[in-house]
Amino acid sequence: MPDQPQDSAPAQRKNLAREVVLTLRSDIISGTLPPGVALAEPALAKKFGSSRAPVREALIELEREGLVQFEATGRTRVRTLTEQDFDEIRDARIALESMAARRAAARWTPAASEFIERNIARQENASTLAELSRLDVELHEYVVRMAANQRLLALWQSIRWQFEMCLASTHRLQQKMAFKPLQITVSGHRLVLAALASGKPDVAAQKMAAHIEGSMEWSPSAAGVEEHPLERGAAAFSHS
Amino acid sequence: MPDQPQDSAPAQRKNLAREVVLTLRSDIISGTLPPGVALAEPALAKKFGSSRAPVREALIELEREGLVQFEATGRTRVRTLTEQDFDEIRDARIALESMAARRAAARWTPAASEFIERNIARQENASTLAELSRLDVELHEYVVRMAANQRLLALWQSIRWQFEMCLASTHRLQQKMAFKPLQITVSGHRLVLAALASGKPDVAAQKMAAHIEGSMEWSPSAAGVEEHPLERGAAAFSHS
DNA sequence: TTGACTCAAAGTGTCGACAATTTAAAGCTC
DNA sequence: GAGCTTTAAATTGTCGACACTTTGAGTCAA
Repeated sequence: MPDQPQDSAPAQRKNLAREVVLTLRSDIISGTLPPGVALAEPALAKKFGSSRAPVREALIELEREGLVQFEATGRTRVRTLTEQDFDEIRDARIALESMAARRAAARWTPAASEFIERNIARQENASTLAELSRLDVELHEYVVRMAANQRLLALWQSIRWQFEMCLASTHRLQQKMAFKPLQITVSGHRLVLAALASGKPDVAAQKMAAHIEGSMEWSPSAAGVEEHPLERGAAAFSHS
Repeated sequence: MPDQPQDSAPAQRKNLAREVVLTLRSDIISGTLPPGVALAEPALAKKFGSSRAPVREALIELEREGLVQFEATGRTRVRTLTEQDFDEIRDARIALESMAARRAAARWTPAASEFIERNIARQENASTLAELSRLDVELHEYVVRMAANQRLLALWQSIRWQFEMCLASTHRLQQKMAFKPLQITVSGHRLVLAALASGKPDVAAQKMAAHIEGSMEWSPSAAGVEEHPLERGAAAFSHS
């Protein structure tokens, strides 16, 4: 494990709320909790064997991450991502990550290149979509960390889970498309790495932007799948 | 008031916590609550005549906005901004706002130009630093809203108060510098407006980036003021 | 069958309380 | 007086409770 350049955990309060966040986040991204499902505090508290206080804080955190949505009445639901949401997340990623690449290029190291190369190699040998996604996110996070900007990292992390939700959701819809679009991704990674290693900030930023643009091109619209809600908001869901 | 293109308040839960956030935020930015001061929940609850629950939620929100910091022990303090923080915020703004300008340029309207022009005119007639700052932030927020991207807007808003904290803090330190650096800002605004109105995304993005870079150039370091903490963390402060 | 109305069940916002932990002061030794 | 130890105050994390609001099923009239 080479130099993870920036650690991001300056704040770490409570403990129980943290566990609730982790579990719910995982359930939402995996689709166990489908979009549109209501998340009632008493039910969740019972499920986690806690009181409502930690659950409440967890929901606030998940709202901040864009995974759930507060309604005006106060009720909380798993967020439904539309095609427009998909585009918005893409643009936000481009904004943050191309700046990250710009700064990262200026302080790039051989160790960083090595890390990215190993990551790409593992991507080429990946056997499942899930594994591929995990590696892809890992790579991008590494670049953002290399920018050594806590704000940039925090902003990126705050949309990270929405992005992963998009990814997972799309995967579930397009098993048929399989790996094809992801090969494009892998070749794009090589271009980005070359730009980073060359130490040219402008080029790195431009390549990163182009790469994200391309890798998120195969959106539901491009694939001709659903229209508005990425997945039909599953009304049928019973917790506990 | 022309088309405020994007409204950003889809979620709006609690009410008491909201009031606490507003008051504390204002006190922190104005310097009434100086950097480093500890914010204890019981004392704040007493001050606001509420229980700890709303205060707690408010502190979480302020942490998210970067105005306060949680320590590992759980204690909360008003955040101390360093020179590096200043640079980080600048870069984050450049990332978000140049993308915003790029998208805004594509959907620019005469009404938008009119709004910005009125804003610039008011800036030229502004008589206080505070007023000038307020107008400057208003202008930039308008551009971000014109991008019609909820994520971009949310990300921008999440660092907005840190930026205002920088501004206010710097103003308090450099009353002497007065308006000079802000004239640069005003002329930069005209360039940005021209690019936006021309409808060329690349140019708009580039001009916005250059403008922010320039307007945040007059940092404490450039002015040769303090080194690390932007302001000496005032240890002397008694609440209530 | 449809539609408005009623009313109980459920949910949120807020509160005060308690144990565990941390902080800061008082006390003691040298 | 300086430094370490003890002790009391303060603070956090979590809990259960209550009032008020929303939701939704069931009822009744048309």
